[in-house]
Amino acid sequence: MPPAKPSTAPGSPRAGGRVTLRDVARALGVSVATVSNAYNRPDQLSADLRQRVLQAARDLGYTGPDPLARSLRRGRTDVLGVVYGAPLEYAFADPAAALFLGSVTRAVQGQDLNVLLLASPHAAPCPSAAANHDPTGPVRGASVDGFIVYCTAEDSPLLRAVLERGLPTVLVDQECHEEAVNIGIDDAGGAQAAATHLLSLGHRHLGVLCLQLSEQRASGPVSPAREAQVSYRTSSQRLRGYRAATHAHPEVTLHPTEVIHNTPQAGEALTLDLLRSHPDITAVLCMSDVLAQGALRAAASLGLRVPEDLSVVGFDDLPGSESLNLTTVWQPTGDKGEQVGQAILTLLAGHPAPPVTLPTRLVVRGTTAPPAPQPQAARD
Amino acid sequence: MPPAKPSTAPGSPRAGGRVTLRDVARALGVSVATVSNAYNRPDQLSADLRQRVLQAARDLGYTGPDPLARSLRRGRTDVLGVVYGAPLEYAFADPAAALFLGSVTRAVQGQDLNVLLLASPHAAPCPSAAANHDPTGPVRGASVDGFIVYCTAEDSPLLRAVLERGLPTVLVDQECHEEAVNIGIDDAGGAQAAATHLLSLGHRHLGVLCLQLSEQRASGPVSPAREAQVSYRTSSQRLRGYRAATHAHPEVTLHPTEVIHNTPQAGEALTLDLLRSHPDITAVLCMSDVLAQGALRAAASLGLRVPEDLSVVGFDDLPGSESLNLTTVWQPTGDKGEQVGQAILTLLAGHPAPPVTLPTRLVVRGTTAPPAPQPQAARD
DNA sequence: CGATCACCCTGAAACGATTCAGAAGCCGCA
DNA sequence: TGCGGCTTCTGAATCGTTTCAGGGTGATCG
Repeated sequence: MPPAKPSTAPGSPRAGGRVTLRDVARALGVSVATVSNAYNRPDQLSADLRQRVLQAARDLGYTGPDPLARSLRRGRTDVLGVVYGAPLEYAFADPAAALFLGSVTRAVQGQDLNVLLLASPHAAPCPSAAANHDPTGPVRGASVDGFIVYCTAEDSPLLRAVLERGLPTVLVDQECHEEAVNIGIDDAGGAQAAATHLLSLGHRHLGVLCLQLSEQRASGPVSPAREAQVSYRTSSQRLRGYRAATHAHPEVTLHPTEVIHNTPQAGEALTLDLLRSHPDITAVLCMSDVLAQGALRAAASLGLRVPEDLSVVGFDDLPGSESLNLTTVWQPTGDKGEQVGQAILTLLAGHPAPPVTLPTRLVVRGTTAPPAPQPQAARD
Repeated sequence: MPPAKPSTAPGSPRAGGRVTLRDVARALGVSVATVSNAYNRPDQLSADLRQRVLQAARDLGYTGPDPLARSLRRGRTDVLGVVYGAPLEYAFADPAAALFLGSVTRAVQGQDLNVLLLASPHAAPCPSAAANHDPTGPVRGASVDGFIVYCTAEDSPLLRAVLERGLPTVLVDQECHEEAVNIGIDDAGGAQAAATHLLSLGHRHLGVLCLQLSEQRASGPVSPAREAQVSYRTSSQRLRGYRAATHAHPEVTLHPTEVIHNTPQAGEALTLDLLRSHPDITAVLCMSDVLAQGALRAAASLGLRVPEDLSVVGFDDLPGSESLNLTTVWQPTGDKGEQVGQAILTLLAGHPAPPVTLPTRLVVRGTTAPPAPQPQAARD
C-alpha cells in the first residue's frame, strides 16, 4: 500500500509544536545522532535502520532537519546576499541589471548557493516615515555567507552596513575598499572611446544623458557643483571618460543632464529638453542603451534623422541594441556576472580573490555619423 | 576622538573564532541577557549601560547579534521564499514576471521581510549531471517563513517540495491545493473574451501562440495529445478559454503552436511557421503580449498589414503594449503582486487567507479588425 | 517604618540541529 | 584466548541567541 498522507497526520495542521529530530529519535528509541546521520551520512548507519528512521519521520510528519538549526551548527547558510541599491522593481525593469543578476545567479546556483535579494526599499513618500525606518535593517540582519553589492552609491548606508558585517564581499562597479574585492569594467575608457568617436566625426556640441549621479535623485541639467560630487562610480567614471576625450578639444561643449530613472521615457524627455535648450547639439552621449533608445525616440518625434541630423551613442550593448543599429559601448555584462560569482565562491572557500577590471569596447553601428555640414547656420 | 576602526582590531581579519554576545558580556562583566537587551530592548537597561555595551561591542569588533541564532531562537527568519519555476534569467527577461515579482517584493518589503529567490536551476546539459543533482535541494533547505510559488507546472517537483515543507504558502496562478492559498486571475475568461472578439469580427481561422505547456519544453504545433496534458495552469486555462469561445462556431479552426521561450523572437518565428503552414489564418491569439509583439514583427516582415491583413491579440497588457496599440487582455499584474503579498502576510500572522481570483478584461485597440473580405480567394 | 512599586539587571532554559570521541558488539587472525 | 580493527550506534558538548521568571536596589506612599 502507498504510504498514508504524511503531513500532519493527527489533529489540525500546524497544531502544537513542530516535530523535531528528537521526536523521531524518541519514537524509534534511537539517539538523535542516529536520526541526524540518517539524513546527513547514510554510511554511518545500517541501511535497514536508516529506512526505519525515514519511515518514522514520515509517519510523524517530520519534514527533515530544520535548515536554520543546521545552518547555525554548521556555521554556513549557503545563501548569498545580493544587495541592490535601488528598489527591486528597477532591477527587474532595467535590462542590464536583469542580465547581470541573472548571470550571477546562474554562476552560484551550480554550487547550491541561493540568492537573497536585498534591495533598497522605496523611499518613503513622507520624510517622517523614512526617518523612523532604517533601510539597513535587512542587510544587518540577513543570514548570509557573503555579499554581492551592486548599484549602490559610494556613500550608501547600505554599502556601509554590508562592509560592517565583515563577511566575504564582492563589490560590483564600485570604488575599491580594502575589505572587499572589486569587480568592474573600464567605464572611463569606454566612455572616452565613445566621446572620441563623436569628436573625430566632427561633433563639437554634445549632449550627455547621465544615469543617476547620487542617492538623492534629481533630474535635469547637471551643474558643475553636482558634477563634482557624483557618488555612483559608474556615472562618475563615464562622465570622467567623456570629459577626458574633450581635453584635446577645448572648443567642445558638453551638456550633461541627469535622468531620474533609467528608462526610455526618461531618456526621451530629457533629450527633448536638451535639444530645446541647446539647439546646437549634434550628438548625444548616453550612459545606457536604454537611455539611448529614448534619445532615438525623441529624435523621431522631432523629425530628426539619425544619424544625419543627430548622432546617438549608448552604453552597455544590450542584446536588443544590435537590431536598433545603435552605436554603443559594449561591456561584458554576462561575463561580469560570471566573474562575480567566481570571486565570491573563491572568497567563501577561504582564498583571496583578485580584483578584476573587464574591458569595454566601442561598437560603431549606424546611429553615428558626421554632423550636418553647417550646424552653425541652424543656430537658434 | 572618533572611534577607532572597529572591524577586527587585533590580528588578521576573520582570524580565530568570531566574537559573540558572550564575549562582549564577559568583557564588561555583565550578563549576556543584558547585552542582548542592549540590542533588542533598549528600555530594559539604563541608557548609560547601554552605551557602554555598544561601545564595548565596537571595541571588540562585535557586529551585532548573529541573525541565524536569533532566527532560531525566535522561530522566525523574516525571509520569504519565492520559487520561480524556471531559470531566474527568464524571470528577469520576462516583463510580466519582472513586474509581478517587483510588486510582490514591494508589498512585503514594508514589513521587513526579505525575499529569497529560489529558481529552478538550468536543465543540465548532460542528463547524467541532471540526474545526480536534485533541483529541490534549495527549496527543502531554505530557511524561510513561507513560500510564494510562481510559474511552476502542476506536477513540478519544486511545487511538491514546497508543499511538503508545510509552511504558509501562496500559490500564484496555480491549481488549488488544500494546503495553500491560491491567487490567480481569470485566465479562461480573458482568453474566451479575446477569442470571442475575433470571432465576432468574422474571423474563422485562428492561430494560437501558446506559452510553455509542460515542463518538457517543446516547440511547434500542438497535437491534441499534448493539448490534453498541459501542466501549466496558465496555459491550460487560456487554451480552454479560446476553445470555449469556438464552441458556438463549429466551423472555426484553431491552430495552437507552442513556443519554447516567451520572447518576441520566438513569437515571430512561430507566427511565420503558422502562416506558412496555414495560409487561411486571419488572426493570431497570443498568450502573452511579448509573443504578440513577435507576431507583429512577423506580419511586418511578411508585408502583412495589421489589422487589415492580420489581426493580433495579446495577453497581459504590459505597460508598453498601449504604445504598440495592441488589442490585448488586461490583467492586474501589479495588483496581483500586492494581493499575494497581503495573503502571505496574513498567513504568517496566523490567520487564514481566502483564495482570490482577479478579473481580466479585454482591451480592444488597433491590432484587430474584420478579416479581409474574401479570405477564401487567397487560399494557397 | 514597613509595604509597594518601578527600575535594572541576571541565571538558566530553551531553539533544533551537528559532530566528536568513544562504547558495544562482532569478526578474523595469530 | 587475546587483540586489533571494523561497523554501528550513543552521550554530550556546542552553535549564538532570546526570553522568562525572578532578585536586588532605592524611592514613594500610607
